[in-house]
Amino acid sequence: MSARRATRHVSVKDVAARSGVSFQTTSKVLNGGGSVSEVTRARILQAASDLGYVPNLQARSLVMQRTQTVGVITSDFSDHNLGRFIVGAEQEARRQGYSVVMTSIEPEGSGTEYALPAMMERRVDGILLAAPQMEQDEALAHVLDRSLPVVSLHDVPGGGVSTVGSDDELIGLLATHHLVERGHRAIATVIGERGRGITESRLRGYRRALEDAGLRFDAELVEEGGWQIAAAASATMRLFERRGDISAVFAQSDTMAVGVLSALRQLHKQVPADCAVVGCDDIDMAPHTVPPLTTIHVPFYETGAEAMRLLLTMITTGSVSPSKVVLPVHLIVRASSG
Amino acid sequence: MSARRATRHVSVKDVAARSGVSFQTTSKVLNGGGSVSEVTRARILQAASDLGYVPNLQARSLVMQRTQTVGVITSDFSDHNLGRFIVGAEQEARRQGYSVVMTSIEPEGSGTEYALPAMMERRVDGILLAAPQMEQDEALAHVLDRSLPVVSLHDVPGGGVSTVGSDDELIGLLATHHLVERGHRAIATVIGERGRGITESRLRGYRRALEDAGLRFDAELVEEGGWQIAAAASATMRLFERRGDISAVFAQSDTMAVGVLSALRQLHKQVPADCAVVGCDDIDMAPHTVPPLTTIHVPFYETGAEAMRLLLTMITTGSVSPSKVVLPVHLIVRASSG
DNA sequence: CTCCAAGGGGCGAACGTTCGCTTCCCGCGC
DNA sequence: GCGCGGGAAGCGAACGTTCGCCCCTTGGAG
Repeated sequence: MSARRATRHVSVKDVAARSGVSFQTTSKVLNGGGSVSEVTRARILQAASDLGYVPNLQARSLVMQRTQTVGVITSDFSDHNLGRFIVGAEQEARRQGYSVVMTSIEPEGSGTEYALPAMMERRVDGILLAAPQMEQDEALAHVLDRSLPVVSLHDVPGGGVSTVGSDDELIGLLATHHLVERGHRAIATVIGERGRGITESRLRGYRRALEDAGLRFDAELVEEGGWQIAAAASATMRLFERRGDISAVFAQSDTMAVGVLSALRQLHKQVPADCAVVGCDDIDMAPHTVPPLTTIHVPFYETGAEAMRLLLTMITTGSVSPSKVVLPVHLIVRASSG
Repeated sequence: MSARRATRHVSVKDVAARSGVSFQTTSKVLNGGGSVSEVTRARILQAASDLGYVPNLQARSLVMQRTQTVGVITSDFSDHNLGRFIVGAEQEARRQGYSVVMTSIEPEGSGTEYALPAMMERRVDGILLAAPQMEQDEALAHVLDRSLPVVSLHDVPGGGVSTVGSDDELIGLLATHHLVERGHRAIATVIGERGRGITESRLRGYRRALEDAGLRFDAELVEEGGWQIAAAASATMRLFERRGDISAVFAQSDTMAVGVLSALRQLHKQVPADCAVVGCDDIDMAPHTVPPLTTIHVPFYETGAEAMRLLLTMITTGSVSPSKVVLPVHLIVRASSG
């Protein structure tokens, strides 16, 4: 019944035996190196292909002391933006001949206890961090001690880690400034989870845009929407209960903007006539909401690719000095802002 | 400058040296096995933790002949549904102590040449296939020859591969039947890419529902929307140019349903008064479209988890007989169908 | 004819584990 | 007093590579 292990994997020794040379010579040929006569080389190559030889990366890693593998630690990437990011990262890794072992940590953040050890045991050559909820995680210091190259999508407590991303304050600024320019005075904002770097940065941008325009920042106009559609909708409700005069809303993500639109509909407010809405991220759905959503485009795919590129550079050059790459964003005006 | 390799990794030998025993005894202790006195055991454990010992899975795999790693081959998983699937699979793998190495093949499908060899070189214990565009890929036969356990989200040409998923014909049937029941006669459908298993199955369901109700299947009412919002929108346009009497549309995915809704809005058709819409998949956005979308719920996360569970069972038991798991779906009625 | 260089190939070791045996020592029973 | 059993620990080998070094065989130059 369970007598598997059907086809024994063929090793260099098998290939060597079939071509009548030592396995070390076989290894030389298969790696393109060494001085081996053309005829022998051909014979070996032939034998390898006859036998269907597939090199064993485990063994190679053992002696080479690197695995050609990077770890990606992420939170739930069924989130569209994170998904784009990871796809970008993975494809870049592949392009450079690296594999990616991925682990998505649970919302509760039990991730550290599992994810990090798992990567260390697998001796990944570097780690890409895309898990906002680990922002505060002290266990990362441990990784840094081991001087493993790490690139992150967000800031890391101890510092010393390279980051790649867009300027979140600028995002908040652009979005809010656009509304100010359209003549809005009472501009509310639905923000993400309080305390997160991204939330606070985008909020700072919002605030700066107001102050640049001589408007007063008013905490009453800020409401937490927790990145979820439904939560953003009820945040919007709370805002309008408090202040009937709101004429524009900046949502800190397009997903939340959908919730905002949903709430406004329930309140029988016309968008943008009664209330304008601006989101950010530019998800696929953005052009197809009702009305189409004005937003800030954030290049997630490119960010992922760039982050991986940076990580691989760190790995191959052995450079460990942290850097910071900022990718450009831009405003996309659609109907929701009039 | 590039003088890295700062902290040499500590091995069992280091731990052994520090605790004054042979490294083999150390190995025994670290794996919980063997007969070792309490005092020695404690000493070794202490040394291991002092030194920060992290076992090397590469080396272990080499001798154990299994890697505790599964490969996931997928198409672009920034697609929300695929994302959910993968997250489900990854989390189940983790629960059972397996790691996941993931590769997303490019749309053009150059994937096979890279993805498969990469997994084989890494000696994954099994492969999870979630790449609809590889449905027709013959190279998979190769994998099967090697008798590597494989579980797929879709059917594979040679057969002999276990699949996990929902009954797509039933999905089409439920959605269409719902519209029939609401009294619609001219029911159009916007379908995915022609020739794909999922497309044809859901179409078959659509057709059966019509015929069950004594309605004639009419090719004129079928239009290809290629899974994209925009493409689905223009498909809808084409449908209405051809047939003004359409009173309901079944979209083969919620994403396409968004496109359908968008097109109907452009045509100044009220939903559901002038035209009802039903989608399927039940994406997060579904309750928040305008109007909220009636859809068939498909349990992607669960499908992923179940697929991984099946794969791991195959791996651990060595069983290789292909099976087929079907997960239930159900209709969720919202405003878009009246 | 001798010497040397260089091309072609082999050998041993190492990477970090696990596993099956063997060895040692101690205490106990006959 | 002798032998035996069993617990504790060590030893050697193997997994599949890569790498540095050595050895042999040519052939051409001095």
